[in-house]
Amino acid sequence: MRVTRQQAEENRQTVIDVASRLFREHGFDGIGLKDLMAGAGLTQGAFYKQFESKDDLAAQASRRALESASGRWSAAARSNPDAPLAAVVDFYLSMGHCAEKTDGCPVVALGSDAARQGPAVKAAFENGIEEYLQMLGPWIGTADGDAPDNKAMAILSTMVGAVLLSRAVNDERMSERFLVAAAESVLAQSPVGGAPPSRRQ
Amino acid sequence: MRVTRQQAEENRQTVIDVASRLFREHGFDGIGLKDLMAGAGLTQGAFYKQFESKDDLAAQASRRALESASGRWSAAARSNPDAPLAAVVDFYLSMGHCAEKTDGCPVVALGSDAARQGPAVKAAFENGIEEYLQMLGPWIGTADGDAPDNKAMAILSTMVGAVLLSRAVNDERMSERFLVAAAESVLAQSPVGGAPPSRRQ
DNA sequence: ATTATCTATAGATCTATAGATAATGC
DNA sequence: ATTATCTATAGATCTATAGATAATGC
Repeated sequence: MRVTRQQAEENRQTVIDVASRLFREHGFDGIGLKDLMAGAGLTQGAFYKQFESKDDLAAQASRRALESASGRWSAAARSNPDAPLAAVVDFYLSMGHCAEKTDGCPVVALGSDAARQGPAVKAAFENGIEEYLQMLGPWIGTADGDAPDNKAMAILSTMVGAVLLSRAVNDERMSERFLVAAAESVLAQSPVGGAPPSRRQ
Repeated sequence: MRVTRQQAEENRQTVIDVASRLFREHGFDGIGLKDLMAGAGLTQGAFYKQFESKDDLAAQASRRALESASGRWSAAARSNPDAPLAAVVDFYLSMGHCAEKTDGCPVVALGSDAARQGPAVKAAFENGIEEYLQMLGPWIGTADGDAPDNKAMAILSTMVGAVLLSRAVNDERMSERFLVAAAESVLAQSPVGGAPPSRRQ
């Protein structure tokens, strides 16, 4: 029954990965330890040798989810170096992202839940949000004298809010209109979709 | 033990009111029927004579919460008829609103949860969101040729997203910066804070 | 000898139902 | 007679712990 240390560590990582997805899908209170462990091919009994509590896993899974989300942003940005903001907006404010709760942005999928959690979970969100902002900063024009931090925060708010709203309604056309309206607004607030300064019109 | 029909109806309304608050505070999955009924001074056994299921109550409580939220918006707007948008922004994007999860905007408090619920809950959110948009529309300038619907949707996204983000982090200064940045962005997108056309500069 | 995982279980809580009770409404 | 609420309970599920097991690691 005992496995190698390496295998045990791999199992731990798998549990965190699975949890980062299942928490996004069902909420922190919407899925139990049995199902979380089963998703990693383990039984519930193995849980407490690897994690202190469900809250502990929630914090680690939140960190993992936000790291994954940051990775998707930078991948999108790399895919279109001339207009990184436009590339991120294109995927973030898409019906595809709206539909994939499990792998999508954890701020949208778990933001309301995070507000009810303890400091460890909130720290994970705070760090992830800070990373979002640090990516947004350089993509945003500062020509109009507004502080870049403020602008990045407003743009992130618009993006997060639009996907949250688009997921809270039944009407698919309304969902899409939120995404389109937000994309339009975000891009209008930035010169040429986040092009680097040398190419700014 | 039996009470008058009127008293029974009042009890029903109290349960919905209490649920609209406790769901916002703890999430749909974070509070049980026993505590919801106790909040109305009743026991769990009385629940199923008044509601079909917990989901049924979730839908009715969502409707109630969103009606209450719309009421607060129109009250704020009435308090400053010359700049209704500014008045709404002033309370919505405040640290006070950020702190009062229980009575605050249900889209922020339950948006992530609503995405996991059935059509009845989502219908309640859709109607409430539609009301928000219909209030925002006339307060927003259309001088720059953008469709007013789009603009209202982008502004609502910014407001909802900012409060969601500000509640998901530990750092209070960061919370406040999200609110300030969003307020600045929203008001910059509208002439004189939502003044009626006759007074627009 | 240590330990990662397993089965089993404690004790609490959850949604929903059943039957008793006592007051209303006819 | 009807019924709104109560107490009690069924049956499932939840988090967390205990002890057994079998393989690792020294």
